[in-house]
Amino acid sequence: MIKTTNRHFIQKIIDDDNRSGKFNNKVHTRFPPEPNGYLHIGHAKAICLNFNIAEEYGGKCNLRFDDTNPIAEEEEFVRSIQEDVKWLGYDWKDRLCFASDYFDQMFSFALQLIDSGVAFVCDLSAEEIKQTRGTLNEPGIESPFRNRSIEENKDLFLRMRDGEFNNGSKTLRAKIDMGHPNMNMRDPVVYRILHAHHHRTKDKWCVYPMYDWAHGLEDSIEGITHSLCSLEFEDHRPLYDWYLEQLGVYHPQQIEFARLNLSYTIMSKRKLKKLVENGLVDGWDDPRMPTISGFRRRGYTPQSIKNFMEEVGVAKRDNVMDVAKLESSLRTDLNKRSDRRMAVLNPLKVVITNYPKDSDELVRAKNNPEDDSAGARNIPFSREIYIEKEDFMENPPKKYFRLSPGSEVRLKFAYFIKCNDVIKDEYGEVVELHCTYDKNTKGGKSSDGRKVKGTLHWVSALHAISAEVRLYDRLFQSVNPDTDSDFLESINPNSLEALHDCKVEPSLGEETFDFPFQFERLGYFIRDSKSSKESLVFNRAVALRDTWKQ
RNA sequence: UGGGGCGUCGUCUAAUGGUAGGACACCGGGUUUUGGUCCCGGCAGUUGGGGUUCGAGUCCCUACGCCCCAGCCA
Repeated sequence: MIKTTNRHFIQKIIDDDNRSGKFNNKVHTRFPPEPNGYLHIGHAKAICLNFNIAEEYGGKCNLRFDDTNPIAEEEEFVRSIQEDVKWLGYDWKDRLCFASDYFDQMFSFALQLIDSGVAFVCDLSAEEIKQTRGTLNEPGIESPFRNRSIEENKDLFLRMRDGEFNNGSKTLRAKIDMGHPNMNMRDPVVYRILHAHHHRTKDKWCVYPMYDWAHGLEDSIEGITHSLCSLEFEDHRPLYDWYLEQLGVYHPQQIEFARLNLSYTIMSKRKLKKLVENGLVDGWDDPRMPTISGFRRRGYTPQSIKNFMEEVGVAKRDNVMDVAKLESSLRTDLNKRSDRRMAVLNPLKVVITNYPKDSDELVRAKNNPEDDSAGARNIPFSREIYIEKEDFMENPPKKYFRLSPGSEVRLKFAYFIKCNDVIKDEYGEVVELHCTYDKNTKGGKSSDGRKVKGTLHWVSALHAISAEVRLYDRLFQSVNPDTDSDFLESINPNSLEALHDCKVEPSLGEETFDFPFQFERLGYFIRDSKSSKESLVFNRAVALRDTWKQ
């Protein structure tokens, strides 16, 4: 199961650990989201990394909610996060963990810190702490409360817990080094007072642990071996290590890797939240959102995302992945697995004048040319059909393979047709075509060996179902909107194009389905989660590759 | 200018000190009942300068560039 080549640096570290027996050859990872928003594609990288590594080494991976800040966190997010991880295909089994379940333990560990004389209760305000922290170039100033007695610290800390003090009036701080070149080591806050309702512990606590204190303890309590996190935590590692060493408890290894960035995409939860709250998108799962739920609604498959993460790799340098690579990954997956259907987005009526009136027939259509086991279906054909507006041109350029006056094309799976008359409205707009068909070309093959260059998709006007089809473009026009001064400025005003008069083949109205189809020649589409029988809505996940240059 | 990281094709990512490879993108050509897929081919890279070595992307020195850190957020 374990590959021997092209191992990324984390796998190499684990291989080394297993050779030296550092963690008794165990591998236990965790995915530790804070439930303060929906998961996005960047989280998916962390999810895949952690769960895949556990699986590869025969270890385990916990899903752990890092719910140490009641102000930002909500139940809805713990629900959606579980749904998204599950959808990606990962199973945490019975290892659903919450940092809040360890609050009692964390509190006693804090008492232990106080007992060891390396933590103190500080009365400085947030502003005063900021003032005395120093700068990047100058050391900070020690708190006047730094040398309180252990007894006093203990008493005060207990009273903090018991609700005697107001928010912000006191903190518990670690006693490390106010002159430390690493800002994180300048007597960091361990606990703060927050009289707030927690979504799980309700009103039990009014003191809450800070990330650096909590996270290492969570890892330690759960027996995590390799604690994977992103690069910005690199200079938190000394503190992570310091806490665990002071306590003398089991000590996991933190390893940092570069988070995923996508071109033309924002990955900041804060900014995504702003899009939702300002109504710029249709919720967290808007198909244009880089959230996992957005990609799901857009028509992405879990497999395509996992394959993408495999290709992206794991390293330590900052990166911006080309979103085209994600799209390519989807196409590759769906080309092999999705059934084809006929749909016309911008219908142009074609009357086949030599086809019998009041008559119709069925033609046989392969569901997937890449997969014979997908079988075939029957599609109704009749005298009046719709083709795509852009598949006809009255005055075509040189290499136009589609329909034009006098030219012959194939209607896929049906017949060859030739265009004889162009009907226009009062504005000169083409509204209808009169064509003739060759009845000896049924199925799309000529009996005399003559060939046509163009093959068009179509639907029978008599049998077609109306639907709305939504085409999406990137939400942002800037390659890296996250680094722009104002990300809202580069919002693409044309990121959604809703087409209301589309005609789709009847089979698309019949079943309920949640897997994408390929609409012949157009791309991959999925029925929108809010679609109904009365108003059918399809989302285009991604267009087919188009190398035709007009 | 303190500390922590990172520099390989346009974008990602590989390479016990031994021919710099792959993917995406892009550009050609072939096949094709999707201008899709598939197949074949092409383009293109080690941040600069020194040093060690028979040999350096890899080791050493140096310069430069980029990212992160001064929340009682995570």
